[in-house]
Amino acid sequence: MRVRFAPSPTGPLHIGGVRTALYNFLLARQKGGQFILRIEDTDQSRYVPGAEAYIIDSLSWCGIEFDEGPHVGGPHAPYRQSERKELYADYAHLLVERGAAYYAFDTEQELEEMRSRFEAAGMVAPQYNAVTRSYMKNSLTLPPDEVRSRLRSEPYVVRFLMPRGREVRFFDEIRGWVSFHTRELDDKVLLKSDGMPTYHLANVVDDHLMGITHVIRGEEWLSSTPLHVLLYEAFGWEMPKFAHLPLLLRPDGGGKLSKRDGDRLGFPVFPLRWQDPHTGEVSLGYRERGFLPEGVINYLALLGWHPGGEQEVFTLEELVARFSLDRVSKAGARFDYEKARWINQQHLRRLPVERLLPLVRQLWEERALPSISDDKLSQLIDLARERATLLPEILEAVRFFYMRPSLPLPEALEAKLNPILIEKLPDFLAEIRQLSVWESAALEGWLKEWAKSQGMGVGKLLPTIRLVSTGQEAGPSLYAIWAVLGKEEVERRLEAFISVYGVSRRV
RNA sequence: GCCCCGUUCGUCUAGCCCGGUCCAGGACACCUCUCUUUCAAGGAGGAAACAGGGGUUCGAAUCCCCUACGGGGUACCA
Repeated sequence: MRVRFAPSPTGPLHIGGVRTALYNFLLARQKGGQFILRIEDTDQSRYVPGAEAYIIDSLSWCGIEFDEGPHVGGPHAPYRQSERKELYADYAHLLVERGAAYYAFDTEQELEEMRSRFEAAGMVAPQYNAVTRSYMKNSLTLPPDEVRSRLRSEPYVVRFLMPRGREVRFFDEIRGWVSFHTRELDDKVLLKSDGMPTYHLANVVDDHLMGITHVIRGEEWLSSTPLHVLLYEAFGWEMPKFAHLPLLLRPDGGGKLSKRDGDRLGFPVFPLRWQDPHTGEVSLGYRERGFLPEGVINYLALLGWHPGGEQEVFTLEELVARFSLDRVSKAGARFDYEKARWINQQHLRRLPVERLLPLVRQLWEERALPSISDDKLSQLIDLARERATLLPEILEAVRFFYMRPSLPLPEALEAKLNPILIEKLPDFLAEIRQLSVWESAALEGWLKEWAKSQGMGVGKLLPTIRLVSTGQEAGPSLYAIWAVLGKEEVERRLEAFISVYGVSRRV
């Protein structure tokens, strides 16, 4: 099996593209086949610098790597269509020789005129086809001499000669048999006047030359598949299998998700940060939001595909093992950001701390927080991950560690202090100084004992001690917090608190 | 407009191919309760859907037809 992902570098890759790449990748890995990246940059006017690197980087972040491509090479190089330009012209001329295509010399104005003329005559959407081509300037209507001289002196395109009265049927791996009648199809341009091929020609030629066995792409290509089928036929080449994936729909109104949706939707549509080279506009990606690649991939896999069982959290390896085209759904899927977050949370909780450590450390350093050992940071991650959905929330949850409570406390929090306990704080501190074991479970035991000795339930004093120790009213287990803070720091915070609230500020 | 594809809880979906086991299952989100020092997480429960209409059949979410709606395509863009 050989599959490919063939984006055009017209901007950042959005999550729909990532999903298409993912499905291809999953299948290739599962079947031990190859996964190829081909850059379809045949429209020089839409070329965006940096887009190709962005596509590779984004997929690589997701754990999706290619076996062949412009960045890694391969037996079918080059993998950029702009670098294969001459090739397509040869194949286009071959089709003309075989009578499956023809040359056309119409200018843009002439095409427009034709369309408005036929529209005025009552045709709804005039196409360059069996009926209209006889009115146009092409090698079918012009005398051979004129064609030859125009070919030498004028720009021209090569158009596919759409056969009349044929039913084109093909099998789609997801949808089953699909059929079109050639009467609905037009004479598509195969080779543009600048010598570049259109998608249709380049795609078919390259898929054949590169030995692609399965074409897995978005549903927006379903309508042009009959053309592709006819092209394979005209070349006399064996056709790959086709699978058209349901589209990712916008969560709000209608239409498919597009690059322009940016972060206007309230959630990222790009995997990585992207800065538009023309406008300078910056869009943040899933990575910057604090998603794990594991989470993004998992959610995307489930958008339009269902494994059958009840399991929803999968690693890449599990996805590779279980993915199959026949469990891909036919209807478009709306992106659900909340569910994406939930899936990410599940991964955040399951991944080994070592995997999270470098990611959190990077955030830690970006915020210029005080230096910390791997061991300490791992402890903090363990404390915080259970209450985080996105990576940066881990930092928020352990704020107590790098920020001492600011005293006096805000009034709203002061109101929650237990006045009886405040008075006993000096005694409490004195007892703590006597402690020799400083470890979560032991602290819990000791604290409960102490509460009992004071004739209080531990529930009566814990909220206050939490406030004293962290300045916050919610967070991880207080015993665990004490354990990571260390005895000295806890004593220090108690001292600070007592000095502010000890005598003068009765609450 | 025309062509193609689609349509199960708000969302992602199971079930559909091979009619009965489906007064339709799971998950996210929502609500209630529970656990708990707190916030989460966890546990228990709740509300929530077969687009509509015709057929076929003893019986249809499942098969057929029509309609409606949604999406895609209709470029010298991919």
